[in-house]
Amino acid sequence: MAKIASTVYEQIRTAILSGELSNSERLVEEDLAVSLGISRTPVREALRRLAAEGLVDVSPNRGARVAEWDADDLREIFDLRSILESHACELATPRASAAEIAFLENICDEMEALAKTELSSEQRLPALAAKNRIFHGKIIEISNSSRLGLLIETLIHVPIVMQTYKVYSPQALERSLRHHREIVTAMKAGDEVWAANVMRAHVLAAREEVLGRNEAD
Amino acid sequence: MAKIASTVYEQIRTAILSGELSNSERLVEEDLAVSLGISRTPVREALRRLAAEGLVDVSPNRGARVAEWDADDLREIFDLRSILESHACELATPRASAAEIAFLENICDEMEALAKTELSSEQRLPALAAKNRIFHGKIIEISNSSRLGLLIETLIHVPIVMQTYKVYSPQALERSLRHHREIVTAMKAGDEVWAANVMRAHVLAAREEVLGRNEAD
DNA sequence: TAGACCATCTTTGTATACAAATAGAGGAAT
DNA sequence: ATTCCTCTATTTGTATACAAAGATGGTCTA
Repeated sequence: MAKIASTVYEQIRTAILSGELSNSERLVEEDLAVSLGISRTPVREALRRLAAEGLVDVSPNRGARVAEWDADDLREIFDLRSILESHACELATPRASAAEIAFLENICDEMEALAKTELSSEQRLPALAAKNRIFHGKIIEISNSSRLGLLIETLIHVPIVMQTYKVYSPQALERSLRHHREIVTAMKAGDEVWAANVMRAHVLAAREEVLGRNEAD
Repeated sequence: MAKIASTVYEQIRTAILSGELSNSERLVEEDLAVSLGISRTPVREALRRLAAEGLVDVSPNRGARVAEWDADDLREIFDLRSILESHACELATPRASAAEIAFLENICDEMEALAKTELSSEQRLPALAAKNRIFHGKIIEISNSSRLGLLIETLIHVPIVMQTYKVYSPQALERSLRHHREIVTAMKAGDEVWAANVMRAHVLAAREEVLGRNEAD
């Protein structure tokens, strides 16, 4: 994709994922274009691309809105993630090099250290969420299945999923980090079934956290 | 998507899936536009959409080509299909109504009847392939997970996958039909693990057929 | 006052025009 | 002959203009 179109794509996408744009907000091509100082053409292209990824809904002749997700969507998303990410573990385990295992262990160290600091939640949680994404992403990368990575990406690029850690209780966070550690241990031991099982439990636990918190609202 | 853009999208897509366009053929916006008697704008939109679905590759400033798939891609695709479609079986089994089971049994009957006719391969195989797609699609529909359906769709909308039956030997075809029958039996019995296992074996068997034939070339 | 209908205004869909980037051919230098 | 360069032709990327479809608001009628 070209320069301007891909830039505006990133901008709108980031705004949606961060929750800055939401509530099925209308995305009017002309408005976006003038506010960015460009023409409608690249804006339109960006919106269609976001639509293909499921981040916006477009109806013919009626324009684009930021997509919405309900509890059923989240159930589906986390179920599929649990299946696909555990498969990624299965594929990654026999392929992981010592350096890659060390990389994962290092992320575990960093996350555990972060969890113990006295920083405020506002500083700590985004940092933890970022490292969490790197952890999961690394396993997918080691699995060496580009399509698997793409499928998972379409599932996790949803505001609520991206902000999972924001709803975590201290207990849930601690359990999450224990899961990470156990996954790496299983991979290091070359036990792909173990690794896959823990990953499945890990993602399903996240599902319960997110759904529980959301239904409480 | 609008009238013209979605029409040209369907046209190009069908041409790619049928194998009519292939060999990483270049897709020049202007050429497509004049041959269809329209402007570049909707052509461009259709191409970007096809790119998002993975049917065409686009590089910035260098245009679009029909995508290509090698043996590794096919391995990946069938592996993921085996996981996702067996999950669909798992979800579908407890949900399937008597009418839906009857529908699936009916497709099994029709496919078995078709396999026995004395029609030439050129007539029989496309008909079998169409019914096969309906069979798999129905199970996904019963599973009631729209995202799962979308993920599988992106995997199977690949020329070689769509034309799987064309490379089937009579033995492979027979085994495929037996699998279908067993899947329905398992679903009818409410045994989701059985159904899922057969589906996994079914898809992996297809993988072997397709890969074997392709490597023989 | 409620509801339907019409005019208008906004917004999307498509066409065309222009700018920028890339590919390819031809020629010059070594 | 080979390599590098430049110039041109082709093709993509963006802007603008126009057409068509929806939304909106007000008025008229019952």
